Amino acid sequence: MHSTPASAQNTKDAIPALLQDHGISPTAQRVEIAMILLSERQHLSADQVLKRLDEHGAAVSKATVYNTLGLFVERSLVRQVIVDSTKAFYDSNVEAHHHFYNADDGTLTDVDAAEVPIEQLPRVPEGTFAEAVDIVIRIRNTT
Amino acid sequence: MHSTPASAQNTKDAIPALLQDHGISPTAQRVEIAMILLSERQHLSADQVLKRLDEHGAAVSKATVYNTLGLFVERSLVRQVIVDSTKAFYDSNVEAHHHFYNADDGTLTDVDAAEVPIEQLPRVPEGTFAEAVDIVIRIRNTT
DNA sequence: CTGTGTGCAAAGCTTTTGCACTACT
DNA sequence: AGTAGTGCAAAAGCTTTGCACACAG
Repeated sequence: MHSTPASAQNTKDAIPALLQDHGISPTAQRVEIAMILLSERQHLSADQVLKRLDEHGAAVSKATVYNTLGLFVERSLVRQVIVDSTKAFYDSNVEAHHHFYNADDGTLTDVDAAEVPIEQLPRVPEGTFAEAVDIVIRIRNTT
Repeated sequence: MHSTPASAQNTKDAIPALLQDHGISPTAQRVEIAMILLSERQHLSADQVLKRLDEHGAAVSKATVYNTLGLFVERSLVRQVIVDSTKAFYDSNVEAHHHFYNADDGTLTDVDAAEVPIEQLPRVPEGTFAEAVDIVIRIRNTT
């Protein structure tokens, strides 16, 4: 392996630093996974991440993909979106936003938080505080 | 087993009729499951339903519980609530409402839809229509 | 007697756990 | 050399599928 100039590429070299900023040691597998997921705004299941790793020739085990994605969520590098009872999606967009979930084809689409203004939140139960508000708008195809 | 007057108990005898109203033939297993889930407003996982069936001495297989709950959802007898990526909850309350999800203990609490007024919904993508809006407010214990 | 519909064992997913191994101190 | 942390094979858990059986027409 030969090194590349630090400033030449932004994405490739920024990833390790980004991981460290979030308290994650940038190992080879983690950088691979982060590069795939963070390369653009997208919603991928663990399975899809694994498939892309294979395509890129990176051999990472299923368990590591799951554990790494879990770690990324814990460290707020990505968001976990739950819409399907049998599969979790990982969202590279961590800014406040909501989702359309197309129940016919299983795809997710972002909705800016500003497009769903909520007048007020209900009072939370005694002894608790609100951590997040997730809105999912289930849509179907008219055809 | 001895029969009870038809009008004496409301719940027990109303269930078969309710199932039929929703186009579901009221077999023994389905009535058992419906009685457990619909006896009161609650959020149960498939697993919890199975456990209660066992406690009531009703022997119904795991597969039948899953398939029956899926059928109930399809026929709008109950609602499926998705908050945990590894488990689905079934909600006996089918009226418009949302949920608090306590991430610390995994419990769900109803929130009346009127308590979360939404000014407007975003325009849905071309060729689709909104089927439902689910709001989940994740809460944590302050302690 | 035929066909539709039901219930369940077994199979198929997704996700977690426990342990060998690595890489720093 | 010791120790904290990483990656993965195997195990566990949730859900679906495929088929034998039951029941209505």
